[in-house]
Amino acid sequence: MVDLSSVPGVTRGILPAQCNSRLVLDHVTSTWGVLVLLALSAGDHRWSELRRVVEGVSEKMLAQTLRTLVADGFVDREAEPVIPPRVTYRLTERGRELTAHLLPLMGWIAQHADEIVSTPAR
Amino acid sequence: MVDLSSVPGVTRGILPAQCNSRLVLDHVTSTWGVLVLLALSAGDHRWSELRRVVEGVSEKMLAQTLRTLVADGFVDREAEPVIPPRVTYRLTERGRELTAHLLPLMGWIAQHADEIVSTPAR
DNA sequence: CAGTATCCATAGGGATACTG
DNA sequence: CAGTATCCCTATGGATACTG
Repeated sequence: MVDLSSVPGVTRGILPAQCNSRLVLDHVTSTWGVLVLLALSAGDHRWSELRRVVEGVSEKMLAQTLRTLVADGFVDREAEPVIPPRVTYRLTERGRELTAHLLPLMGWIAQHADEIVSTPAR
Repeated sequence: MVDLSSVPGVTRGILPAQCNSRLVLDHVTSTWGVLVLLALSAGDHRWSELRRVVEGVSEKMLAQTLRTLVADGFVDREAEPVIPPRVTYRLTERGRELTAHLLPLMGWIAQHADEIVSTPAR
C-alpha cells in the first residue's frame, strides 16, 4: 500500500475533477502523447521521422499532440529557416523529468503485456 | 537520454501498431483507468466508494473500466453473497507492481501541474 | 447496493486535399 | 518537408431507466 497523502490533491477524492493535474495527466497519457514522448526520449526527431516511428499516427493527431506537448513545455520545437523546411523536436529538461518516470512504467508494461493479455484475470 | 533498447518492442518503431503493449497501455492510461488504479492503490474500495472518490466517472465508464482492469488481472473483485450486495475491489499483486510505477509518475505530475499549466512552453 | 441496458449526442480522430 | 484545412464517420461516453 502506498501513501498517497504525499501527493498534493490526491488525498480526498483522488484528483478533483477540474484540476490542473487531470489536465496534464490527460495530455501525457493520451494515446499518441505517450508514444511521442517515448520516441523523443530515444533521441531528437524530425516531423517525418515521428510520423514513421510512431506507427499509426495521422498527421492531424501528430500535429495536435506535438502542439500540446510543446505548449506544456515537455517538447522543444526547432525550426530551421531553410528550404525545404527542417523542424526538429526534442525533449526539454521538463520533458526529460517526465519521461524519467514514464519509461519505467512503459518498460514494465512492455515486459508483461504478453503475459497480461494471455492470462486474463489469473 | 534513456536507452530504450532494453524495452522489448521499443527498439524500432516505438511500439508496433498492433502489439499487446499498446493494448495494455491503452487500458492503463485510459482516463478512468489511471484514476481507478490510483484510488485502489490507496486502499480497497467498494463500488459506491469508487463512484464517489473517482470524481466525474459515470456508472457506465466505471463498470467498463473495472471490467477491463479485472480482465487484465490488475484488480480483484470480491462479491459477498449478501443482501444488499457487497462488492469490494482491490489491487492484485500484478496491480501493485503496476501502480508502483504509476504512482511516482502521478506524484510528479501532481506536483508540477500548476507550474506546467501556468508556464506554457517556458 | 451493484450493477446492466438503452438511447443518444458530441467530439475524437481518419482520409484527403491543399499550402508556404 | 512540414504542416494546415475540411469533410465526415464512428465510437466514446453521458444520462436515464430498469433489475437481481
